[in-house]
Amino acid sequence: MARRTKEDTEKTYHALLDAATAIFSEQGVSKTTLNEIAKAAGMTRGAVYWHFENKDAVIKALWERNAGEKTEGFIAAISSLPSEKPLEHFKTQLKAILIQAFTDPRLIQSLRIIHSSKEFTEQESELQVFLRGRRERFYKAFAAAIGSLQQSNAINKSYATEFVTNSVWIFITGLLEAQLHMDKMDLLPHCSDHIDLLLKPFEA
Amino acid sequence: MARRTKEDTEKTYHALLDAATAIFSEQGVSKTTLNEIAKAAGMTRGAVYWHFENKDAVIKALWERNAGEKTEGFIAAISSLPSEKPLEHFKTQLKAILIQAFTDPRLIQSLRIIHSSKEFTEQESELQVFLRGRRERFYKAFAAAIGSLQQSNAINKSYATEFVTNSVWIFITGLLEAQLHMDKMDLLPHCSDHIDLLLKPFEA
DNA sequence: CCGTTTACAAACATACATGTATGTATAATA
DNA sequence: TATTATACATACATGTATGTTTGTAAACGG
Repeated sequence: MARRTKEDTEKTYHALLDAATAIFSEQGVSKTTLNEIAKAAGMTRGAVYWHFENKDAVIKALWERNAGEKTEGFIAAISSLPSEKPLEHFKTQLKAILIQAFTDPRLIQSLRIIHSSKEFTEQESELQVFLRGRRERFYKAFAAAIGSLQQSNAINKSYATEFVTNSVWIFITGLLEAQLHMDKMDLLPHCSDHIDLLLKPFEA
Repeated sequence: MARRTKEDTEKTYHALLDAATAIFSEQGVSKTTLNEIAKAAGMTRGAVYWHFENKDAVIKALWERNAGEKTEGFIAAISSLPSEKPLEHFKTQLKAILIQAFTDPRLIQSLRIIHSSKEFTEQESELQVFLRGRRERFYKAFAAAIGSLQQSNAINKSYATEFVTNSVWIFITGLLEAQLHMDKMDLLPHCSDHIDLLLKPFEA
């Protein structure tokens, strides 16, 4: 094929990421080849290797494109809680992003993909380092928010911050995991109730 | 090599499963080859293919050997709750198996392995069907136990059984997932506290 | 004691994904 | 307009996992 205009180039880039998002999430990462992705985007592997270094780079790129802003927005939102009704604000944000995670197809697919890329390996790949970094960013944001909520007496100080943070973390993790792997379980309708109940014991 | 006695055969079988357990859990399933497993057990791929049909069959076998009895025991234990203090019994069993899941190396490794084999694929493999079956067995056992606890008024009837079951399921799932993926997070010490807090809102 | 089956090892045949190198038409650009 | 860099396609070289087949020494059954 011939060289395309810059807009065409952008289009192929996104077409590749779209195809990767769809196929990775359907077939699993390790079982799909870069050729399948290229073909699904109407390209060849040449295009893939032009835009990305390898399969891991594709995953990293699609995560940032599909979920980057949303997760960063959430982190920002819980990083600066308002002084009036901070707990309500925290809950609202949490519910909002979970509902997104359960309804936005792109986000769902991306979660499946990074979940499927979490395989352990002695030599941690660059992708795994990246994903672990994201997890830690999330965890620290939660910890900071919980600490702030305790400072402002919105939640009980008698529990260690780490304990509360872990409680929340465990629940979020489990919620996503359950939703991804138990098809019959549609947690969206009662998602909000679960969050309320989760935080209730800690409220001041 | 030559033919061995029946005990030797059993030994190779277990040596293969031991090696598979160790290597799969360290390197991830998709990135380890049957040859690595065979070599680690002092054998060749011939031995692997003699004892197992393929990689999936190895995983299935190692799960049943490493975790089969334990999980079945747990399911049996929560399936018949005593009439006196059933909730205490349920909690005790739950804590016991979680502590096992956090301390027994074999169980930890096996959990990592099946977690790493959960990649989606349009055509569900036989292994995936098997694993899904196990999950559903677990879920149903939980649901039955929760229902029974509600019948005996040990936990509040005002919550739907499914809601409580999902709450527990989500928490267990999250607990295991968090423990497996966040090295820095050692949840064992406060595991019991988490369970207590999880069930507190539902107690009658 | 001998034939048969067992429990593997070794060799082979196949497939296939990856990475890389090369070719090339065209858009950008000077 | 001539040149260069771009955005791929194509071809190739390589590695490597898998499944299968064949060989074989010893254990087991008769």
